[in-house]
Amino acid sequence: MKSESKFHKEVFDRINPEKKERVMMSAAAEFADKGYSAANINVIASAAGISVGSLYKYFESKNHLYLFVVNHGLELLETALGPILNSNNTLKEKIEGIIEAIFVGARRYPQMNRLYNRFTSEGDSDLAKQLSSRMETISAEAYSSLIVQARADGILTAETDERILAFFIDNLFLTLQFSLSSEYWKDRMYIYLGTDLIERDLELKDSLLQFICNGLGL
Amino acid sequence: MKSESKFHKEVFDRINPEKKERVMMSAAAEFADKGYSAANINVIASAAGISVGSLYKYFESKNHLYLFVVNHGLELLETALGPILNSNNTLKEKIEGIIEAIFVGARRYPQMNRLYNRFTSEGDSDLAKQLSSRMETISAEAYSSLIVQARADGILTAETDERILAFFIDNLFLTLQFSLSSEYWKDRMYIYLGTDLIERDLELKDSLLQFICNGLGL
Amino acid sequence: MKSESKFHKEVFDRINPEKKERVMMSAAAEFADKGYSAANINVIASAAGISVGSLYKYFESKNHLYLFVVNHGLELLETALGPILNSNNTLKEKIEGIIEAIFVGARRYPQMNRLYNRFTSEGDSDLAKQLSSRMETISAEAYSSLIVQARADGILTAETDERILAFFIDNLFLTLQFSLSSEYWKDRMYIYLGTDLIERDLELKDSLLQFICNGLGL
Amino acid sequence: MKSESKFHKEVFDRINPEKKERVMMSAAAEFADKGYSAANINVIASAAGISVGSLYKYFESKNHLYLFVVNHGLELLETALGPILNSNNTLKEKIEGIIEAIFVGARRYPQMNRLYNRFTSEGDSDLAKQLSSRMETISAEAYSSLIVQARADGILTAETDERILAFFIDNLFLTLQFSLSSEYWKDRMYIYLGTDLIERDLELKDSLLQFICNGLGL
DNA sequence: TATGAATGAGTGTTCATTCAT
DNA sequence: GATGAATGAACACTCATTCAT
Repeated sequence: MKSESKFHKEVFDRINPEKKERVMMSAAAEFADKGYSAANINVIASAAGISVGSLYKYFESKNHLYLFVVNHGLELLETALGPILNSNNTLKEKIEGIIEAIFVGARRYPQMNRLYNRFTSEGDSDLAKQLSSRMETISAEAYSSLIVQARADGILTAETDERILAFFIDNLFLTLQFSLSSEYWKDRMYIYLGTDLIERDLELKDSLLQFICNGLGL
Repeated sequence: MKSESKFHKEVFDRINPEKKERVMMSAAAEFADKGYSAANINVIASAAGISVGSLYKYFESKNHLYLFVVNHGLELLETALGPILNSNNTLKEKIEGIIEAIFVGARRYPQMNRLYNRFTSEGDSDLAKQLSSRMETISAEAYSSLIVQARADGILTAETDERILAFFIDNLFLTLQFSLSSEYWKDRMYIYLGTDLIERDLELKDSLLQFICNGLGL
Repeated sequence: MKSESKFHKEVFDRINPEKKERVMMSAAAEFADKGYSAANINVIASAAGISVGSLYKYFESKNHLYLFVVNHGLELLETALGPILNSNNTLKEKIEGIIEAIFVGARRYPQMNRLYNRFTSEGDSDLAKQLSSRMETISAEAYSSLIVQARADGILTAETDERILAFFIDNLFLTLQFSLSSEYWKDRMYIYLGTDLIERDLELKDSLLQFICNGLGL
Repeated sequence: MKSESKFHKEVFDRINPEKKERVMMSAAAEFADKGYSAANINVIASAAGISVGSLYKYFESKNHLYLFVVNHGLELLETALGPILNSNNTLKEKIEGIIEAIFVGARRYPQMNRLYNRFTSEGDSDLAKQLSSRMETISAEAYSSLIVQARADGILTAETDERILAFFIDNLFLTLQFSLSSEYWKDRMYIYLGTDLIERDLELKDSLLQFICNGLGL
């Protein structure tokens, strides 16, 4: 049930895939670095090695380009999450898998993560709303149903509403994701964990897994 | 250990306190609504009922004004947290108190919260770094020492590093804070909790307290 | 003494006549609607169902296309006028015929009329001058000679220079033409005549004929 | 019953009158020369010796500036016409006065006349409609009432509806006005009258007066 | 011949900052 | 101290024109 959202013009689908990639990367980098307002369309174009004119042949406006890139980032996320959630693993294994995926994603697509972070704090623009309304639905439902299943299987004792639990867990995931990629969040993590801890990924992963399992009464 | 940061000029301390308040509120509202780049200095001035010229008598630049307001917001936060952390209550009561304070703060200073949210995703500007470096220190240490103390008292069994635990807990606090005040986070919470749940503050508070206590093995 | 002006390239004469027509109509419509500067070549091409590339194979530039279309419109006008002026009718009948032709033309080629109107107020562009210099010559001479003839026949008493009279008469014709097709002129006519009068073509025609004949002392 | 239209911002009324004049003249010249679309705001500003920023402090947009200037031109026209129409002169004398005023106006405000000419052929823009709806009302009514009065006084025998007659007369006035100021119309007049005639203002004025009087059966 | 993607100079408009009053 | 008019660099977006296929 992939999203049908189309933030780009037809032409963009027909161009050289390598160029397409360059455009997306340049745009993601610029928006992630400067935020929506401060991002410069001309910078994006020249970083992608194309003309502004072309950019506007591909996207109707700065806004559309922005939404396209954010949307693309979200799709990457969903793609990474899908297999984990749909596997036959236990709840604990799934949570472990997600944590692992967050670490991998943070290294693989650092600017997509930063971009996503910025997006969450830019609540304006009507078009942005279109995105946000469909955005978390997938993980929200996925997490919730994981918990429902676990309860049914008798492995989960917490009486709390499963949607609330899913909410807390995703909060922990999201903050981890941001902490691994965004400037401020990274600094903040350093303050908490100290510079020595930051390298010890393993301890952080285990601790989070443990914390969540405890939280769920698992 | 109050911050010595001075983001404003001397004059600003000498003007009519009521006007001072108006300037801060206007600035906070504008920055919270539009983000740093899109915020308009002239709008802030006229909303505060003063001239741009005056604003530049009080602050060196847009950047300084921004940092001043963010800093002020952070001080409000710290002020609210202090008494709770320094009380004689048990760890659980303190956590409960903080959750309560987040709810109260979200209602009392909605735009300060939104402003803080925006700030966390705007990693540019050298000056901004000055702020962030001292920002979380207080709560980081406070939370950590809470846990150290609890462990010493034998009420806390989790073996995890206390700084990691403090980090997770603050992550939950921060996401709660944003979820109660910022556009995107609010929408996201609706998706998780459903519109019916959102009104039931009590259940949310209790659940979070329970979740954290479980996480700590309390 | 047909004009030798060639505003198009050779190729344009060799293409499918139907396509040719489409190009001219699209161009006329766009130029009439938006005026020269605001008209969009790409819009014209796609409205005509051809590529921009082709359009530039047919015409050297936007300017040439514009002049071509205006020129074409003028030729249509001349074509309509010719038979009337060269008939054996009396002066009064000829004037009546022209008025009638203006009404017919306004309905048949509304955008050509609007285009002509726009052209009369766009005095820039060197190329445009080429057109205007030959433009009115035909009707100017035709009208003048009509009057000379009438005077010779003793039916016209006005002593005024025939070229001046021809000028006044054409002024009345031109304003009628514009009033029947162009936005502003139409509105203006409504203001003068009221909405009730506008439908009574007959009265307007008769009145104009009468007014001109009186003016000529006919 | 002066128009209340406000196409400029308050500030524009408070600035140095000499600067105000410069702005209006520059804008009128640019719009008259190039038409609305091709006119360049930056050119207007620098011709007026001010910054673009200032121009936008005085007017909301290019459109508003345009309408302001056109409106101003119309007011000049009305101002010139008023005394003539309200005098105690005979109908013939009034017509003579108007013709004279057109000649004077064409010399005094050539670009206002060209601007007005352009405006009549630019029927787009919603804002433009606001203007046109009130535009001709004054002269329309003034001319009509002149004729009604003349008929009442028994000096006018034509049976035609007075509004139609007023319409024809204004058509002759308008074409004269344009012919004395606008590129194309001027060229066209040369074609009709020859270069020798153009200097003989007197003959042209007398002829027009005569032609109109004849048309009215005066 | 036909196409339509690519170009990039050009334009309307905004806004942080300055400074004369 | 306070004002708010003035500045002009910067930026989103357009469109006539070219040219590789």
